[in-house]
Amino acid sequence: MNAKEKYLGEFEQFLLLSILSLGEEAYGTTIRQLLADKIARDVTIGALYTTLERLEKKGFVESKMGEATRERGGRAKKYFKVSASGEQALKRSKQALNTMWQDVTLRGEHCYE
Amino acid sequence: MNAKEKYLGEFEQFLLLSILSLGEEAYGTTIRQLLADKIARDVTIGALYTTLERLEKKGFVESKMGEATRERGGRAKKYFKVSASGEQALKRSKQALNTMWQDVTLRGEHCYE
DNA sequence: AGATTTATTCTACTTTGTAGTTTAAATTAT
DNA sequence: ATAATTTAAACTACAAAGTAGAATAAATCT
Repeated sequence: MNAKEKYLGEFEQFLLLSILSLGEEAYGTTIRQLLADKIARDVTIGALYTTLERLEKKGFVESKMGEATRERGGRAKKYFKVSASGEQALKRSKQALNTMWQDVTLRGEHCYE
Repeated sequence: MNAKEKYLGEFEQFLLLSILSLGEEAYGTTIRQLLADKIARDVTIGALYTTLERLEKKGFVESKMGEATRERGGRAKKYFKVSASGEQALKRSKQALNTMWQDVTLRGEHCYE
């Protein structure tokens, strides 16, 4: 089976969405921060990079090292962006989940009709 | 960390949704069939039961053996249903994903405004 | 040069996802 | 009554994804 046809894990989805959300400012620290802010998910930085690397190996994200900026200390940032096939994979995962939710209503939830 | 506070894997979500969707008729074979029909995901029966068992251990589903029916051969069915905490976990996962999608628009997709 | 800051890489382990084979319990045909 | 058939679950083993924590690197500042 082609890698492109596999589903993404949930954490992988979160990372892809974070990167898309952050645009030009997507790198380790900001991604981690966004996850903490938006969905209260605190992952260690190690967990993050491991998954990012796997996503890159599968071709779902691309990365490039940033220039050393003159305004601050610290190592260069590694910027990430979602590839076209990453977006496709994301879309597939979303659709599958939507389809599954379609005829399910949880107790205490409202029906949409 | 409490088990109830952890996120579900994506396949776990699919199983919970299948069970909810099937209502009184949720057991191994029908769940497998539903996954194949709805989202073209073909899992082996072994994969299915393994995950079902783990979900049960975590308290997200409950099971009971069905009566032997007089109308057909074959072993008794094991019926599954989603527990209250299973529903909660599902709701949390859905919300997290919704939040993450909120300010993301994929190429070629429509904005909702 | 040494301290500080910012950020990535490495290593190891746990949990989830997945397949394939085996076993079990019922009915049906001989 | 027993062997064949049907339906379905249990078991075993491995691959992939999720997670943590320490180590390392590359800048700037004093």
